[in-house]
Amino acid sequence: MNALSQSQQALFLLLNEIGIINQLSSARLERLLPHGLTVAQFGLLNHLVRLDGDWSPARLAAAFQVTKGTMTSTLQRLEAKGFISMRANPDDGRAKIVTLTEAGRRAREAALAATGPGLADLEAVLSSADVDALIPDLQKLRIWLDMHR
Amino acid sequence: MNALSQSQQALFLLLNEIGIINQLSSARLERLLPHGLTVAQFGLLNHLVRLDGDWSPARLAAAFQVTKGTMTSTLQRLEAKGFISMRANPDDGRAKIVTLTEAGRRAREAALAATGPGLADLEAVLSSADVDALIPDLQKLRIWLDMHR
DNA sequence: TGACTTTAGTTTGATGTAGAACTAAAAAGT
DNA sequence: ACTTTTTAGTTCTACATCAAACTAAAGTCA
Repeated sequence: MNALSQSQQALFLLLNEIGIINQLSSARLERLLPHGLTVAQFGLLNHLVRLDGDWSPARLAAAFQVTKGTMTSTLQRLEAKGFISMRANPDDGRAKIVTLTEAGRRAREAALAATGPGLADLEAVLSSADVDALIPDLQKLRIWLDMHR
Repeated sequence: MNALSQSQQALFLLLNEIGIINQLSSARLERLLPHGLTVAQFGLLNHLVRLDGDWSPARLAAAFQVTKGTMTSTLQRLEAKGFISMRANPDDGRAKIVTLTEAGRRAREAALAATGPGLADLEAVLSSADVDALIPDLQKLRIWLDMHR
């Protein structure tokens, strides 16, 4: 019947907490973001600012661990907003090259400024030390899930 | 410019890890679930089995921390599969009463049996002790987010 | 009692997501 | 060289989700 071991139940609970936190924190972040940016779009802008260079949609999909279809969709929405541009890769007829525009860079700056205070509030509950303590185990879990999918 | 304190960066990283884990673990779970059940639907069946009694869509939405619209959608899909039934509440013309069907109970048992092994695999990376150590801080975070939305 | 407010539920539109089917181009194998 | 396989991207379908607009039924209050 109810054939879940205690450790399985704990895992279920953990994944459940993670699901709810993800939902609530994304909603919270999204309410703060300007230009109707979503968390996915903001993440992509951040990525392009921090890791300069040429990024193809395929590399981005791998970096964010989403399917190519998902990345196509997010890139199209950012392009519609004028925050990125895409051109064909002259060396590879299949590929495209994604570039951050100036407007995209400014939008990312504005988004960062807008979300900072909301994050500061969060520090009231979870100290920097708490966060640092959580991350290694979560990374272990994430890496395993990524390798075994 | 890059005006994020170190602790804010750590928080971003934490939320990012949580987002990816949620994504990957949900996808993993869903591949194992029978009857085309989704994680949301499975969660609802589990809830109804464990916490017997009368549940209105509104109470369920509050319990799962989703909007009423989301709950309407999930309930409709479960009803279409024959796993729950809904009837009007005779004492309140606005409300409905959600009931688990026998087929729903069986589907939940099957789902539990199908996902058990997949969870057992996970224990290889994250021991029961690791999980128990993670949960309190995550709960703290979840509760705060829930209260401040 | 009559007006205002709150609550329950549905619907619609936008977004992110997976997965599968599909096209086109490059790479590998023979 | 020719065939086969892999890779890059898009499109389509189904689902979860939120937010906002909407209807109907209670509840409140003056």
